[in-house]
Amino acid sequence: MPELPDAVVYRRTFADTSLDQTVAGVTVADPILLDGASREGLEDALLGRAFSETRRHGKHVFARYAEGGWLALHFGMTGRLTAYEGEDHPEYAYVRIAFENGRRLALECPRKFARVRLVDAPGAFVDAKALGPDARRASLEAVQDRFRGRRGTVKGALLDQSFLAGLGNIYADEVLYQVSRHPRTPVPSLDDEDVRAIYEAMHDVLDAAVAAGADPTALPAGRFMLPHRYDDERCPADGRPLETDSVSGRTAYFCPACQRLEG
DNA sequence: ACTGGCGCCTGTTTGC
DNA sequence: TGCAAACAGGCGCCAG
Repeated sequence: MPELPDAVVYRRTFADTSLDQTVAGVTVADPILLDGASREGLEDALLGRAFSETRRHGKHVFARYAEGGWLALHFGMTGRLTAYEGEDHPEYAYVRIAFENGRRLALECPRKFARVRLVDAPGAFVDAKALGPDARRASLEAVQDRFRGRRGTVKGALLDQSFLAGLGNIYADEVLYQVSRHPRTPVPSLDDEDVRAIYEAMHDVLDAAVAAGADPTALPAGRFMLPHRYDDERCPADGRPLETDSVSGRTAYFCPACQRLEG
């Protein structure tokens, strides 16, 4: 599930559960989720420490456990962070952290695409990964500037994490629905005012998604396309069937009548 | 610089 | 009903 709104929710879950609580146990049920760290390395870093601060950039969540030491979480396609108590952990909880107060955090990921890393600092990690500015925090001017130097399709741009960090397949589709633009719209055909509309729609969609608890089916169905993608597959504005097309390697949903390709 | 295809993984849905 | 294929809210790598 995990795009920017999910990462917002998971950062809150992490902070609400863990801050200032001593780590009493670290369990790695499948080390494939670890990138650049070992079971022992993760345990040695965290055991007896406490997280003091959390941050988010795009789809990544960070938690500081020491001076110059941060845990970095990425959720892949099926990852999620769950707080629980007791010995019974969720089924696909491949990485688990237990705290002295009995609270526990589980990184679940049935498809095992989530990744756990130890990094020096969030900013250094973002630079090393060449991530673009966070989609919710970038200024209008910065976004317009980036669009000016870009070719290809608008959906390809919105999905590119080095262009803007945070949007994934479904929220990119929703942003383009909100601005009545076909996902294959060439970026060079967009002017600064078009990009302003995209910028404002991006904030509108992301804010609404966060308010909906990062559940796309919980967005207001009268105004947003995503609830219909999982329901009647019809455009909420005109009732026409939504179409799909493969754009930048992902399935795009759009309304062929409302979303124009040119002009 | 950007696109398309593949692989990574596995659970769920779809189609014969 | 049974089984295989397709698909999936991501991303890194490759070739063109």
